[in-house]
This record gives sequence, C-alpha cells and structure tokens, in this order.
Amino acid sequence: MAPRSKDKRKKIIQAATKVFARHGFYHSKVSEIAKEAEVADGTIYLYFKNKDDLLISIFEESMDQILNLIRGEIETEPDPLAKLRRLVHLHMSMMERNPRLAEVIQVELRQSSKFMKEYQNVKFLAYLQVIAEVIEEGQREGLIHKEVSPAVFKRMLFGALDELALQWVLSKRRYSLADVAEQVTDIFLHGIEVAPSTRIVSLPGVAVPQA
Amino acid sequence: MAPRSKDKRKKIIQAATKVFARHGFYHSKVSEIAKEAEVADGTIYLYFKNKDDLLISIFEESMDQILNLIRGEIETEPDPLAKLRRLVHLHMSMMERNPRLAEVIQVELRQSSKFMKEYQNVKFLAYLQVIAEVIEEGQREGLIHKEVSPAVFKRMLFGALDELALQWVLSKRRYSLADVAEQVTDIFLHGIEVAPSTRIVSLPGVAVPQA
Amino acid sequence: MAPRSKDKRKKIIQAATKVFARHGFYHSKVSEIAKEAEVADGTIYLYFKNKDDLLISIFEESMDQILNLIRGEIETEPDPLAKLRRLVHLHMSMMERNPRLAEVIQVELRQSSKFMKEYQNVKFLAYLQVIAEVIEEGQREGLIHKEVSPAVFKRMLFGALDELALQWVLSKRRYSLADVAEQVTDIFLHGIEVAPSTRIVSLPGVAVPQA
Amino acid sequence: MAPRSKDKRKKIIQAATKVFARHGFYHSKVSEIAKEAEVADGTIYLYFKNKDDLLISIFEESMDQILNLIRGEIETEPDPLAKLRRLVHLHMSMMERNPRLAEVIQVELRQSSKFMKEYQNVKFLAYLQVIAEVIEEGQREGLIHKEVSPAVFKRMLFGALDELALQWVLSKRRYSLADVAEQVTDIFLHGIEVAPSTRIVSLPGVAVPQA
DNA sequence: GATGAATGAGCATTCATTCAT
DNA sequence: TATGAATGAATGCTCATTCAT
Repeated sequence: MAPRSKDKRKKIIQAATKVFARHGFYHSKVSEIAKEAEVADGTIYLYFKNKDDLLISIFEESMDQILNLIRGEIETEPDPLAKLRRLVHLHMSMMERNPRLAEVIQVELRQSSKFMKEYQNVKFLAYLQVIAEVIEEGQREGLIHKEVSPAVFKRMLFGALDELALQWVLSKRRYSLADVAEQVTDIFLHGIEVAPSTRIVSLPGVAVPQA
Repeated sequence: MAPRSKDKRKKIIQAATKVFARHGFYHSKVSEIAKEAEVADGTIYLYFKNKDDLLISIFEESMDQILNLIRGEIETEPDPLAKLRRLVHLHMSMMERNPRLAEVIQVELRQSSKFMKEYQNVKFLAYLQVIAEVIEEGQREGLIHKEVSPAVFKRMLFGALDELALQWVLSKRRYSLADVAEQVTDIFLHGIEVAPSTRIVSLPGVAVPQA
Repeated sequence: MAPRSKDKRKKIIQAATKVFARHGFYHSKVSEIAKEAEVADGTIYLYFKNKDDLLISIFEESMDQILNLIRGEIETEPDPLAKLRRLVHLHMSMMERNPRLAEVIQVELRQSSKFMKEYQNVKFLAYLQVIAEVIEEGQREGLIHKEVSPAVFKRMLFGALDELALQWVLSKRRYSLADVAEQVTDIFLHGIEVAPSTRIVSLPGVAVPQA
Repeated sequence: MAPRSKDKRKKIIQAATKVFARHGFYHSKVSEIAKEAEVADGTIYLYFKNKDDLLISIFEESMDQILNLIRGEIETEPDPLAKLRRLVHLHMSMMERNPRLAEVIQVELRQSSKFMKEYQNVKFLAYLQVIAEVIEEGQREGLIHKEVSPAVFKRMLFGALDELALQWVLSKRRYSLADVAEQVTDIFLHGIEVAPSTRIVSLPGVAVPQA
C-alpha cells in the first residue's frame, strides 16, 4: 500500500500544479497530469484519493512551506512593523519565483473554497493567523492602533496581496511583484491620506511645492 | 424584443444566479437553471449563446448596475476622501443586500477570469477605473499622497473588499458587512501605524493613557 | 421528463435482452445496447436508471407477461393436475419461443439474485406462488398428497424447469423443450418409482416383459 | 511442489471461496482475496492463471470432493432407490456444512457457465452422470420406470436441489436443508399425485379419513 | 518462490447543446 | 417563440495483471 517513492508523489504534485495552472482545475484531465508526471493514470490514485484530493494537497503543502518560511524569516525582524513589511515582501517574492504555483493558488483557491467548504483549510487559516499575531504584537507594543481589528486586517491584507498577485499572473507577469509589495506596505502602514496638518491646498493657477 | 421576452431573460438570469450560488458554476446544470426559471432547457439558448455566456452576462449586468449606482452616488460627495468612503460602503452594502449575487461574484469571478482570459471583462475594469479616478482626483487636490499608484491601489482596495465579502459569504453572513466597511476605510485612509511623534511607549508597570 | 415514445423503451429492452444473452450482463456494454437499439447512449438513461435497472426491468416485464399468460391459461383447465401439466408446458414453450429471453432469465437471474438481494423480486415470487396455489387447491380436492409442502414443491418444480431450460439454451437448442415438459410432469405427478405391488423383478438370463 | 506450496494454494482457494460468496465473482477483487489469504497479490498468479481460473478451480476441486464422497457413500446402499435417497441427502448436508461453498456454487455456477462456455465442466457433468447411472441401474432392476429418461431426470433433480439450496442460502440459512432433502426424495420417488385407486373424494360436509 | 508498486485498458454515466415539432 | 426528447462526446476511476526486486 505504501508507495515506493517520495519522488513519484512529488512529481505528480508538480505535474498537477503545471496542468492546473495551464487549464484550470475543471478543464484538467487526470490523464494529462499522469502523462506530464510520466506515470500511469492509476499511479496517481496510489498517492491521492481523487482529483480533488490532488488540488487540496497542492494547497496544503504549498501553504505549509510558505508558512514555515515566513515564520522563520519574520522572527529575525526587530519589530512588528518590520515583520509586516517582510511578510508582504516574502509573499510576493514567493509568488514571483513560483508563478505556476501562484496561478493555481490565486485562480483555483476561490473556486475550491466552494467545494472545500466542509474541508477546513487549516494551513490557510494558520497563514492568516500569522498576520493577526503580528498586528496584536504591534498593538501591545503601542506601534499599531488599537482600533484595528486583527481579524479584519488579516483578510484585508491577504485579499490585497492575492488580487495583486492574480493581476500579475494574468498580465503574464510583465512587471515586478516585489516593487508592488513596497507600495502595499506603505499604504497599509501610512494610509493614503495626507495628514490634515501638513496638507497644502492646491489652488488653480498657483504653483505648489510637492511633498 | 417583446416585453414578454425581457421578462424571460431576466428570470433566467435570476435563476442562474441562484443556481450558480448554490452549486458553483461547474456543478450547476443548465436543466436546473431552466427548471428554476420555469422555462424549457432549449429556451435558455434563445437568450444566451451557452452556459459560459450566462455567467458572463450575470457579471456584466451586475457590474453595470453597481457601476451606475456607485457613479451616481459618489458624485454627490464633497471630496475624494468622502467619495472613497462612500464607495467602500456601497460595495459592501450591495453585497449585503444581494448575498447570492455576492456569492457568484466572489466565488466564480476568479474561476471565470481563467477560462475567460480572452474575454475582456470590460465592466469590471470600468469599476476599478472609478476607484483609480477618485484617487487621481484626490492627488490633484492634494488630499492623497502622490506616491500612491492608482493602478496598484484600485486592485488592493478591490482585493481587500472582495476577500472580506467572500469571508462574509462563507461564514453564512453572520455579521454586518457595513461595519467592516468602516474599518476598511479607516485603515486605507489612515494606515495602521501610530505616527512616531504621537507614539507612547508602553512601559511595564507604568500606567499609560491610551490614545 | 416523460420520454416521447413507448416504442423506444421497447426497442431498448429488446436490444438489451439480445446483448445480455450474447455476452452476459457483466460483459455487455451499454454502448453496444444503444447501438443495437439504434438510439444514443444517453437515451437509455432517459428510460432506465442505470444498467442494473435495465436487467431488472427485463425480468419484471417478462415475468409479468409470463405470469399473466399462465394465470389466464390454467384457469380454463378442469382440475389442479391438469393445471400443473399446462403450467409446465407453458413455461417450456415460452422459453422455446423466446430463446434469448430464456437465456437472460436462466443465466442472469442467479447472478442477479446476488446483487438484487435487497430488491424484492416480486414478480418472480408471484410466479412461484401460482404453483403453490395449484398444489394447495389439489390438496383441498384430495388429488395431491397432503404431505407435500407447497413451499418446497414450488421451488423444486421451478428449479427443475429452470435447469432443463438452461441446458437447452446452452445446448444451442437442439431438441424440443415441449417434449421435455411432458417428462417433467410425468415424473412429478407419478414419481419415478415403480409401485412395489406391480414390480417385476428382473432376473439375469430371464426375459422380462417391458412395461 | 513443496508441501508449503500446497498449503498456500489451499489458503487461496479458501479465501477466494469466502470472498466470492461475500461479493459475487464480478464484484470480488483479487487484492481482497490476497489479503484474506495473507499472501501478496502477485502470489495468486503463481498458483492460478487468472481470476477465472480461480473460480473454475473452486468448482473443480469441490465437485471432485463431493463426487468422491458421494460415490463412496452410495456404494454401500442396498438398492438404487436407497442410493438416490442417500445422494440427495448428502448433497443437501454438504451444502449445509459448507454454506460459503454452497453460495459460490449456487450463485456463481450459472454465471460462469456462460463465460466458460468453451470450458467443459467435466466434474459437474460427472456428478450428473452419477445420478443418471443410479437411474439406469434402477431401470435395469425394474425398480424405476423405463420411460424415465436418465438424461432428463439427472438435470431435473439437480435443478431442484440447486434451487432449494439457493433459496436456503438466500434465506440466510434459517431452516434445515436435511429436512427439505426428505421431501425432495419423497416427491421424486412417489410423485405428488394421489393414486386414482386410493383417491378419496372430499365432499363438503362429509368427514373423510386422511391418508 | 514471494512481493506489491506500477501499469493502463476499459466503461458507465453525465449533461451541454440541438432541432423537429 | 417555446419545447423537451434525443444526442454523443467526454472522463474519472477501478482493478486484473505484470515484473523488477
């Protein structure tokens, strides 16, 4: 029952990621995944319960890796604000380095969230929790406003990153996601509003110095 | 097109929204939509090219409505910041009032953006453009930082709203989205960081006044 | 939902009977049945729930016909013994006239009795019941021994007829089943034992008159 | 073949009998048989050509045993009629002692007779032949009517026994087959008809002595 | 001999779409 | 316009069998 090799499982996961990214989950054929992985159709079923399980496994294992990487990396940052900046940067650069995985996660996660309603996406929730914890830490240290709800913020941030990564994927990755990451952090940390005290009213016909 | 026909088309759109929300696009059967709309299976093909076209039409028409509503409503607001606040609020309350439509847009939009890569989702882009224009207006008026890229911001904001609405849909709508809208605006407008000048270091054992 | 024609259903039943007789239930392909019936594969599923249902329907409808025929025919017979003789004859001649149906019933009934354990084969039981009732009638009229259990006898008779019909089917129907029917009735009615009183002991070397 | 191998073959046969009885031939998996026999899947193919061969072997070997047993046992009986009675009794008690084997023979034999049309079921034919020989012997001795065709009778008897045993198996073996055996012999030996000379007409209102 | 991971042919069933009425 | 019976292409999954170890 225990399949012979770890390699084969990995090859199937990689092939499935590739194929799902190419055609989308529903339009992907198990036989194409098998061909891509250079195994027989039936072999896939030695490692995965069914096609759905394959998709779920891609998520779980990717999320697990991302989670571990991020947890390790942000630990070394000096304060919660720096951690947040680092987290955003890591998220985007991981997507940038694994565009096919990005595509699957971006495009299929929503779809799957439907058929995985019962399935508790533990890994994904853990990922969001990392964000929430950084916020809470920042609040305890007086660096982040107490009014900010960690539960709302974690989803806002993820949603923003997710949408930007999707756009990047769909645009055929023609620009740098890392640059985008900077802007995201700036906006979330400072907001977009010019503070009223420093505001300079722009009057028509009058040249104004730019901030 | 006779008025009678307009009704039928509308009934089909509504039935499809209901059914797509219930089962997701791929698991929805045309025959079930027909039954729900109280028309024959074949009748659907008199109004829509195929199943995909049905999904696209739901988007287009909903987006159109949302777009028109938002454009009209924000026009009356005094300044770009108020417009932004109003836009966020409208987005969320529309979702709140049309949960089934919300579900289709939230859950199926991503999926569809994949299989409809060629199809340019004009209405959706127009919606994003409204956001960008408000930002540009704010920047011209000196109310919004010049460094903020409207192109990036519009997707960040949409992504954040989208994710929060999805969460709300999946949570079976147990809380108020309108309340969430407030928090979103606050964070985007003010950021989450406590300004260094006003920062109060929290020292153990020393009671500190809260901001 | 209600399919257009009675004819189509009948054609499918006949095609299935043919194909099941040719290859056996498990080796028959739905697509071959469809081809034989000159309908599309999917059409079969408008009339039958699935492949099993097709087999069950063949049984039910055949049994129903046989049952009705037999009930009508034996009614006209003067006494229970004549009814029994007629019943056996009818059973065999029906098989003889519908060899393919015979093959399905003979060969697949047993197999199916396995997967139809839950399914109560009402028609078959009704058929057996007809036999039992004739026996009971004969016992009331003093024509049949009281010790004979109708419940046992009905299965004995059916088993005997069934086995003989099977053999006839498998032998490529090279002899007359009607003739066999006569022998069956004789044996069941008179037994095989020569009554002791009329017994003539056969002595070696002594010619004995044959009965 | 080493003694060790004989054991393994036997274990496989027994496991297969068990599994076939449980699920029927077509729904039984070779892997389940292997598990039941505590051998590897591949091992089965060292002893049997394929799954069909496994079924055939069960028949052949069981029939062989039954045949030898019956031949030995009936030899000691004084006359053909006693031999017949004994044969029926032995058949039923063997089934009663090996219900799983009974199930396979009863339920799967028919099915198999189909897909094994080429395969001549020599052992089964030999079994039937034993019956025929007893009849012929009885006819030579003047104990059995000359008109009875041994070829027809052997199948009638087998069919009756088979059907009764099947019914017993399907009824979850809730009654004694040995008792049934008695009735079968009585009916076949004496018939069911009350001899006209001894017939007592049952008149309403008149008490009649029961035979 | 024994193993069990790997193979891949095989097939029932679904459902979007058509078209005769 | 409207119908809905008929179509038939499309595919996930099973499991008997093989063969390298």
